[in-house]
Amino acid sequence: MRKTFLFMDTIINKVDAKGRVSLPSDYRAIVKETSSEIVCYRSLTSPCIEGCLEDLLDKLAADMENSLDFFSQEQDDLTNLIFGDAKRLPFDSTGRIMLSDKLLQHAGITDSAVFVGKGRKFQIWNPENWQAEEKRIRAEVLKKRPSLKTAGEDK
Amino acid sequence: MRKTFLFMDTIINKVDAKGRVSLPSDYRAIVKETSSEIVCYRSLTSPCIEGCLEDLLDKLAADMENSLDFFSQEQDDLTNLIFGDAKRLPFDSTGRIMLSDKLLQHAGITDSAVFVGKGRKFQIWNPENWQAEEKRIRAEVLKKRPSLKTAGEDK
DNA sequence: TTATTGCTTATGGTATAACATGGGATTTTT
DNA sequence: AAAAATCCCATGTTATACCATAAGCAATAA
Repeated sequence: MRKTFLFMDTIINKVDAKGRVSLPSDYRAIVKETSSEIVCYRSLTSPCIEGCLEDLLDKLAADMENSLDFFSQEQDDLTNLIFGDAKRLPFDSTGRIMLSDKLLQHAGITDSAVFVGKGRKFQIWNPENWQAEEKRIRAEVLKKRPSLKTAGEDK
Repeated sequence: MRKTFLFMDTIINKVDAKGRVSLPSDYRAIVKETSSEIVCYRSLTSPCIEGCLEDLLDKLAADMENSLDFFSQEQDDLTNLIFGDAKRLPFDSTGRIMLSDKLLQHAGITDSAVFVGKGRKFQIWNPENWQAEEKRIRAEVLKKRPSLKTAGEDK
């Protein structure tokens, strides 16, 4: 039995006319082993779909109950936004999930989708958009690399 | 058997002349699996109906017994209001609950209603009102994004 | 290396079950 | 008796389960 459950790698799969996509088999294995369920929602910051295990959202719900008081406005707003958008996406016997039009539109996905691992979470992108985004991120990281080095060297 | 029970997603359903609405099937599944019961009451802060499992109200009641200073007098009053207003709403064999005129009027609901997941709770809105509310929340939350990060949503 | 075999995964298509919803019948309340 | 709530049946729609084929991958044998 494995100790850690991380969404990794970048996998491109077809999306059929009904919005069905194969969840990458590695991802499915995680869902099975954790006895949890995939939950997806529109990213707040990027034109992509974001996904995670239901366990993670459950933890979030518990954290919010503890840190913010029961009737606070802030808690109200956050829970509406996050849970109002999220949806459990169980996969069928062949390993496919169904993406709603709302999700597909937000990410601009039509006939194929890219799964990008993010550790505890993952993202689903339109292939072209992801290509551009990856380029942007790589450039960003390269720019910062010197300072990263410096930070590590002078302790 | 599932580990987590979260009300999620945003579902719009028709309300017929008798005040009957289909409870979204995901919500019904939670009720069945927890052997609990849906409880609804008028939101104290918004023009909407709020609902949760009876279990949650029970936890609220227990918390109040156990901690003297956890809740202020004001919050104590609020819980009184909730318990005074709350009502169990069983659903029939086709999965519908009946919303009273009192609840419908408070939310301004006539012929259709939107269920909005909130994790441990959910809300029922008039569709137009919800659309406006969602817009408000998105703007609000994006302004406060740092605190969103703290809550664990964005790594 | 190349070919062969078998296994897992991806994908297309179809049948089936579940759901939302309208309408009516029966029961309970007042 | 009238009104309201509850139950039951019927239907169109949609999502889900299932089956079949195709495509990738790995291990093994030639």
